[in-house]
Amino acid sequence: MRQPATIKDVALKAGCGVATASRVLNNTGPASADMRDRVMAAVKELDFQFSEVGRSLQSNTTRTIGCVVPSIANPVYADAVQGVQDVLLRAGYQTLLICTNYDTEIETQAIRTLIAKHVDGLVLTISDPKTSEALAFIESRQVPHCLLFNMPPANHKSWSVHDQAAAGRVADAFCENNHKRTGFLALKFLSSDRARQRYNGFVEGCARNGMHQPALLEIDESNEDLTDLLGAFLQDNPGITGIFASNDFLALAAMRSARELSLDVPGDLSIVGFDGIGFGSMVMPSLATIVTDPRMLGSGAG
Amino acid sequence: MRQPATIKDVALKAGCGVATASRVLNNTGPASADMRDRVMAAVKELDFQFSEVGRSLQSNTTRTIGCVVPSIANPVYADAVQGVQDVLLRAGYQTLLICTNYDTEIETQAIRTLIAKHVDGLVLTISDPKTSEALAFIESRQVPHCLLFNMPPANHKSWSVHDQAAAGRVADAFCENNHKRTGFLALKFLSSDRARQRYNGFVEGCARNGMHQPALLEIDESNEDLTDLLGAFLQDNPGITGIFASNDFLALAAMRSARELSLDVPGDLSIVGFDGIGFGSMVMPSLATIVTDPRMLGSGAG
DNA sequence: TACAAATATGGAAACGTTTCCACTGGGAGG
DNA sequence: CCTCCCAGTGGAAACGTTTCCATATTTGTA
Repeated sequence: MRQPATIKDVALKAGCGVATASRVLNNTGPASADMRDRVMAAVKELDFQFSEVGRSLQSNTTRTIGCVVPSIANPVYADAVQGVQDVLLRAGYQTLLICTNYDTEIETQAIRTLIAKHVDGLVLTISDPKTSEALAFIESRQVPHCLLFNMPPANHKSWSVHDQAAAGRVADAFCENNHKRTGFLALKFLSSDRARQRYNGFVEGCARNGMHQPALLEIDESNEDLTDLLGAFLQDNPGITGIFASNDFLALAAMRSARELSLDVPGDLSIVGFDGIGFGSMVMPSLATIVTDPRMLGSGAG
Repeated sequence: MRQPATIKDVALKAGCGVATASRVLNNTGPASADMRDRVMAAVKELDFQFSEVGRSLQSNTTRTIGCVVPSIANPVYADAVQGVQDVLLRAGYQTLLICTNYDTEIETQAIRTLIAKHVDGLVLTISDPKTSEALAFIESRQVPHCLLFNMPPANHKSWSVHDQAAAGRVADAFCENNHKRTGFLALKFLSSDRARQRYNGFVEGCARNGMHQPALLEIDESNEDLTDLLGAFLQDNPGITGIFASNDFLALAAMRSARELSLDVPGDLSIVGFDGIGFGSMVMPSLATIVTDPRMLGSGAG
């Protein structure tokens, strides 16, 4: 990479000191019209552009914010990141994105690196705010930050959905439609406080409505064989007429599996998702709670 | 934000010069065991972490690469970005992401800023490689880069799909199924060379198979009223039995609209998409050409 | 006319690193 | 005993900025 022109080159070509060149280019402090022209001409000629690195070192600011989410393949996070990015870009910030793939190790490491890079702030969806050592580190370094989708522990900002309450509403809806036995479908149950919140809310809601405690179907990684798992699950837990999936992705997968098992949805089995992703409306009617995060998060970060 | 410890603080506490501290921490050059211990102790005590900014200034390297895509809401790009990110993270790089929302202005601006930030490389999906001034700028600055989804002009690297050939195959498939009149559905036709490539390939394929020239339905932004547009389109162009949408997103939207128009898919109307996004398989059978970019792109960037 | 104030300008320090170089000792080889 | 070499160490320059301060020039005012 050819080394680009520095402000010294500009000053040299314009025949002035670097201080003057800096003042002209930043419109800070006085400068004669003549000098202004000379500097501008030099800039044009050298195709000069500031090095943000030098600037950052001096100003202790990077105009960059870090964004940590589990995975961008999930449209929920993709939309959220897009929302964050839109607002920040408009405000002159850029977004350093890291996807952790739900791996706490990567999460912690990523956050440390981001802080080492002197990001001006952080927007994060982490696996568990209560136990995260990264979060403690952020606090000790007093880096401005905002959680996203996480229920905030004391003195943290967050934009999130009240998972527990919303899941309770799902239970209410099941009850209104005369469902008695239900199931809860979750992926990576342990590594996500969101899934747990939703499960807790659902269990509580079922109890409140006098329904049976929902059976739990927890799957790992591979949703390849969900059809088999679902079949076995329904066989082990007879009488289930409704399934609440912890997100829309799973709900759609479950619908497909149900279809493969020759079950009518929602005739034989009702399936409810969570998130309200765009694709949900393109398929057979799929219930969903809608999350409006992107814009909201944006203002939060701003 | 409390100002963090610098290497000077470490050196001071360990009772040595900064040069020695730097050597110890980077395992470069000799150091006595005693000194090593003292430095390490100081680091632990001060919770010291290198400032990547100072480092970057010195080494002229940032271990950051810029990634520019139109929108991350589209699963195709989301997957691609994820792929890029995975590989780069493993290689110790971080990803500065910018979504241009198909806006050339933002695209150009974004690339300039990324270069000002001294990214070590760029991965980009731009609107038109032939006319992009940003691309010219990248070249003049000799920044390592790799295109993504763009057909590469001379002497550029790129990971992309041969849109034109693939679209030709769609025409072949239509012909094999006795379709005579077809339509092509595109969003933002003008701002994407991908859509144009696909259209050209499709037109060519139809001609090769002795079919009628496909009618073009081009929509703007709002796919809200796609149903009306589709209805009008089919009325204006009677006899159409197959529609090729320039991406899966549109194909799914078209399927929904067709259903609202009481058309049977694929009985009355065949719809073909492009990309092979995950959701495609969760709905009624939707044809798709699969793009395997993420991993490939990763190696390209590496 | 003289002096204060305002305007232009450049030198140099500072930001946090790495790295070149010079300086110490001490052990090995003659 | 003298020399040479090498391990261990620290001072200082360099990277590209901004900003404080001092200086030189002009303008305004009494």
